[in-house]
Amino acid sequence: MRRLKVDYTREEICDIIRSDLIAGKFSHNQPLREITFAKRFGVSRGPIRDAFLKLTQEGSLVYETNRGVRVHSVIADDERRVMMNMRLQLERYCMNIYIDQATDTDLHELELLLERFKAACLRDSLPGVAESDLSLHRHWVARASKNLEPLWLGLAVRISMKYSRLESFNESIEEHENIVNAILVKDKEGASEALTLNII
Amino acid sequence: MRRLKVDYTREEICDIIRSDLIAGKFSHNQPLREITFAKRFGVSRGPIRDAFLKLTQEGSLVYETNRGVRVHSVIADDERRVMMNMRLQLERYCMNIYIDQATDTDLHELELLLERFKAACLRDSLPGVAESDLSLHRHWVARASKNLEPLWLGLAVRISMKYSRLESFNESIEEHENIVNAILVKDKEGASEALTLNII
DNA sequence: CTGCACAAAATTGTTAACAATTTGGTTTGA
DNA sequence: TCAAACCAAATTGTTAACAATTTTGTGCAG
Repeated sequence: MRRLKVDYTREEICDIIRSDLIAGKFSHNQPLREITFAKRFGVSRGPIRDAFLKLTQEGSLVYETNRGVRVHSVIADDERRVMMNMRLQLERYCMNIYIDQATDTDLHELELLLERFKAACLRDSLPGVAESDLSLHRHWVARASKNLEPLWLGLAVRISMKYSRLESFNESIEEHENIVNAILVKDKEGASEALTLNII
Repeated sequence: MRRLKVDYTREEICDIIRSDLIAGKFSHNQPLREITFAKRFGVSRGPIRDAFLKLTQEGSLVYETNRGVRVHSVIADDERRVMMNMRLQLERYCMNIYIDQATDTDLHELELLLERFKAACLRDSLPGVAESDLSLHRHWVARASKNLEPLWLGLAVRISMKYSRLESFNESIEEHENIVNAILVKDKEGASEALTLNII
């Protein structure tokens, strides 16, 4: 349990719990208690409720009245397929926008995010890989559309939660390098293809 | 401002505000104040915050730190197109499941919802049409998958918010009748086509 | 030993008070 | 006149206490 800062914002709390969920730190259907997280982050239950509610809406937690939240159960394969298609559709659209609009600063940040991802893969750190993978994809989505970002986030988190445990990191590095390289030379077609291979 | 019941659950509060949003009772970018809704529903600010947060995550409200929420601005046409495609993909999948699994009770409820929708159209009541349209579609989505329902809801609400003001109700009745009739005879292909015509 | 009733503990739901921040208007000084 | 500083009002953020609900454990009757 990390407790680095004194004050967390609601957004930060939400992001931290989310990456723990993606990294598989909790088991499916495990209930999460407000008081536990309140102590961990050194805040009262209010902000924790907010974060839980947000993650519930995103789809990674399940909420039941008077019974709190629990980690979502494993998603069925056919639903997962539908969500992957939706995510792909959404992310391809965002990537095209990103390629058109990205500034040099953006592209520099993109390269940094790729390096961070590769480092996590080489360290063989599952939490690190999960988190940096999400950050990398989130980068071009967020730049392309603040409107679509929350929608994408819900899909991406939900999809990641099952298979994150058994990926081969090496081919994952190559897949992401292909995406980023295509973006850098503004090859929309290539980026789209590389993305498809990565997600499906 | 309706205030019928004494105690509202968070879910109910959320649903009521959502239908107001779809019905266009608030203007774009209008800020919504916690205290206003707290008084309206006769509760404290806590549950209202919860509802606001949920609607923010769904995408109909926008939240800014220390500045509260405001109604989302109009969505751009190309983003709207992407969302409509995603919604269509999702809803078609759900409809196939629904056709396979629906019980007689379900189908009876379906017909009731259609009647309610038609009545609202004939009354020419925009809030009524918006609400019953959403309820009708939500019916088959919710029955098909509790997992996908929140995702669908966010898409549907967001999409409805722009054009709900200028629809022709008559052709809308026919479109929905076509969908429901196809469902009743378990014609997946036909239902899918009718749905496509309705959404796009 | 099992099932039921009932109390105790744990947990979530709600509220009101207070703290921190933003907003709007007024004064002040050049 | 204009702009900066400042104060007051409005609003959101956080907390702790209490209420309501669910869960857990215990004793008792059969």
